Amino acid sequence: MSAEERREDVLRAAAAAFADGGYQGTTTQDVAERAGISQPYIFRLFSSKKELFLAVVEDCFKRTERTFAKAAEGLSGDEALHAMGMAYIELIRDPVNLLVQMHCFTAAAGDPDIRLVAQSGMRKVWETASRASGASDEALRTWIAMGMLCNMVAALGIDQLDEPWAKQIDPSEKPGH
Amino acid sequence: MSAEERREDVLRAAAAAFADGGYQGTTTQDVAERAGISQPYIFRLFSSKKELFLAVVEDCFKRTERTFAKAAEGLSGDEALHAMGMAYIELIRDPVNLLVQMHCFTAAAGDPDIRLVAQSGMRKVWETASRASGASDEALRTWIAMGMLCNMVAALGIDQLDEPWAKQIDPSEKPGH
DNA sequence: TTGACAAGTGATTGATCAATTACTAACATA
DNA sequence: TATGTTAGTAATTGATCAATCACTTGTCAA
Repeated sequence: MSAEERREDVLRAAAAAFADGGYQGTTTQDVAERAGISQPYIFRLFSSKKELFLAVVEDCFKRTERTFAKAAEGLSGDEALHAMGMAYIELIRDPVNLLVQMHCFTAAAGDPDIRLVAQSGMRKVWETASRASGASDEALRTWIAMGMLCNMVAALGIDQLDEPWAKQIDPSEKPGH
Repeated sequence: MSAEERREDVLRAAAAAFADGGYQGTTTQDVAERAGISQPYIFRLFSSKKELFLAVVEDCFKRTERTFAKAAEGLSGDEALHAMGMAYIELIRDPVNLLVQMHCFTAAAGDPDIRLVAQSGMRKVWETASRASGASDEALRTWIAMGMLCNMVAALGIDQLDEPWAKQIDPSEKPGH
């Protein structure tokens, strides 16, 4: 297998691993096993564990950007915002997308390198959504806030609780925003 | 020093340590040094690292609850919601409160024990805010979503960027919600 | 056929970690 | 003064981790 193909395999395996364990809680051994290669070979493809994590994070932000751009195609204003919202709910139904993003947020607080990548990723996502929808800052802010609430609800499994407060807090229960 | 006093010291030290490193990224040695005691003595006061973390998380949720209840005293409806919002922005200006909560969210995704404590904490916070404000589910949902957005913005240091998009996304820039 | 390069692994290293054990010192009470 | 209790530590343990190094195998061109 070519190094380039193998790199993408490792990237996928690492995304799943980091989603489960976070940056600190994931071992390069775990990534290697998921990718079906030896642990030292990770370091031929990525110079360090952190660089691997950053590559996973960048990939995740790019996927989010693409998802938004595609969902808003041909739409504008509230319609575009709503379409992107539904696309986001669908996107984070894959725990990998959800958890890589959330682990990125918390890891960013304690690591300047990760923080820079996270800031840049969020800026691009914001600008993509802003350009695609043309919505006001306030509407955009509320919309992205709903996304952050969806993250928390999904991470805590609140969306799988059969309790009144859980239905009330979960934005994806009433997808009309 | 009595064991009870020492326990509270360790709890404070652990909150600061876990805020910096997260659950996996914090060592009991680090907590011990911050508390000024030996590492084994941690395990006299808490039966395991996880139980220490859970105690820190519960403490953090209780502080949030108290903050909301106090801020909404004598108010109701939108006024109560607004007062609690301002109190929350003030609360998470202390990185410990912000980051313990966020690390709790991500750790909850990968650990059932932490998830239970996090769910219970969020439920109590939701019910406190609901009871204090009497606001509609939708208003409450938007309000708590803004809180989650504040978390992300603060964790990534976006509130300290001097860029247009940063001012636009940050809810604490326009605290009127 | 040889030689060079790319893909990939086994073995190891030095550091670090949560948790246990066995111990000491101070203080109280009878 | 003897005895029990509480606060606290030094030393250690077995496991684990990121990263390095030395090595092997396969492939393709000259």
